[in-house]
Amino acid sequence: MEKKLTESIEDYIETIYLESQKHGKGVRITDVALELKVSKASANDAVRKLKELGYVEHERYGQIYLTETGKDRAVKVYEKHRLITEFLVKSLDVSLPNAEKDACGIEHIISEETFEKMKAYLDQ
Amino acid sequence: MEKKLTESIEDYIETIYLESQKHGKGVRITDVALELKVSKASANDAVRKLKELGYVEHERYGQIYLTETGKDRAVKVYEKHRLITEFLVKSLDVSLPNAEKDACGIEHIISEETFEKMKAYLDQ
DNA sequence: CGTTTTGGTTAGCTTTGACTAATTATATAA
DNA sequence: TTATATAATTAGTCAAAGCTAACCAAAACG
Repeated sequence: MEKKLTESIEDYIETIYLESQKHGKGVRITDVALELKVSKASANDAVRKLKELGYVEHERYGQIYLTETGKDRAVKVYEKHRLITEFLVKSLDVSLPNAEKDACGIEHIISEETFEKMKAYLDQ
Repeated sequence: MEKKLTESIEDYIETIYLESQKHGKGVRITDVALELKVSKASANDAVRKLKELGYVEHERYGQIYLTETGKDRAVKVYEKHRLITEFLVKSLDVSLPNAEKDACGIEHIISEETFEKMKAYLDQ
């Protein structure tokens, strides 16, 4: 069983993943800070934690890269996010911005069962 | 617009409401602590905060009573909880324990739009 | 090539929400 | 009515997650 991450750390890893996809390269502290609307100091703290957890590589003043484990982890978080958003839009006709916003919170707390059932609903 | 409460405070007010309904009388620090599985010290802190916010009445060593405002607030939180649980059960066939658990997290973060649409779904 | 701008880091502080341990009240029972 | 048990409070600690301000490194420009 995977170690549970805090919500905050899940957000950071997800953001690093999305930014690296977007630009096809390593990500900077500043990108993360801007994207999550936190100070660079906070982004820096989080990256240090992610490094300790073995999810990213990062050296002083350098770019941030996800490790294999980190990427696996990020993809899972992001897929959850995507799927919940889709569920809210398709099943309830929630507007995309609100669906995104809600998914962003729900992704961290939902049970495996509910998640699987949303998946099943969308697979029909 | 109502002042936003923290998730933790919403849980406390909801618990006080449910316990007072269950026994038809004032609630004790110990009841709250047991129900939420926190220490009595934590329950005590929370009750102090709720008192400062004007949501409960409580004097040293005494019972806790919701004020009118407190009760209104608690009912809203609880209704949200109930409705989300029902939505998960009826729309996705999630088991009651998981639906309860998920609702407990979702109730604090969901947008007004999504909530209204769940309500509409259940009203059909 | 030196200076300015941008980016990153560090130190130290704040808040929230929990905890334990020790203490003080109240209630119950011998 | 005194002793014991239960309940509540207080003081002090901790971790998470943010912040600002000050400082240091690297890059870009003139």
